[in-house]
Amino acid sequence: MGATKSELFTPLQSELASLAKALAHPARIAILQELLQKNSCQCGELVSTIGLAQPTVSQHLKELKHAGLIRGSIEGSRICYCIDTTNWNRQKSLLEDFFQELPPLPQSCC
Amino acid sequence: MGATKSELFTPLQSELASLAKALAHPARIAILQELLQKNSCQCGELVSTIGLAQPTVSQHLKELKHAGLIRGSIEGSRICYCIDTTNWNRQKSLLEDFFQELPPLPQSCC
DNA sequence: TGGACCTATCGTAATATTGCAATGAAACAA
DNA sequence: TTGTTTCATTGCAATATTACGATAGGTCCA
Repeated sequence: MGATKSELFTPLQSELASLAKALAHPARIAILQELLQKNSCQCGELVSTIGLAQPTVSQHLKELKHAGLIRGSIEGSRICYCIDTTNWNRQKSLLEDFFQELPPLPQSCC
Repeated sequence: MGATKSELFTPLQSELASLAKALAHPARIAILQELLQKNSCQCGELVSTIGLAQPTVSQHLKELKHAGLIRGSIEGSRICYCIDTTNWNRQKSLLEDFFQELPPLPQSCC
């Protein structure tokens, strides 16, 4: 059917999956890397950096904004994007709590 | 079109996106949580725990296996799944390198 | 052998995602 | 005002994902 049966899962499971979904495209990874590296914000610059058409980049930016990972603010005729630091750190710790370190060779099975 | 233009991205970007895609469904998060918690492996147990049909769970397991996050081995008439520890730790550090901690309020823009 | 179990795979339907051309909206400069 | 620049939105086509019934292929036990 293609529709997730969301009533089966806990809020945490859904939140983690949403975060992962926001990261689940190389273009969005590339956008975040740009924003992390340049710290200062970008906009149409991203279009030429990434190599996708402007509407496509705009759509990816929308998804990242919806996930709370970035923010955008109008700055004259341009729009300034940057990492949403507070949310970023929250998501980071969410992921870290899930992605616990495992001892190299426990393998109590398999 | 629905097909990612993968030639535009670096191997690292594609790898991170693939990892995120593997985690981008609450059922797969739930499966991993089960495997992390019970340490020992599961199989048909997961079907009743998750609440999805058996073919659906089997499909999610296949994706997690393809992503290298879990392994499955035949154990009599059952199949024993568990976290692929080595790969897990590698993916973890991959994600950590990307998801760097950010100072609470730098905001050199926006 | 036959039946009971467990899991993978196939086939299919419903839905979601990706990508872009065309267009719209807002800011700015001449 | 008119034109330019910048970005969002709309609409659509192509592809991917999600879910499950039906079925196939194993193991195990009697």
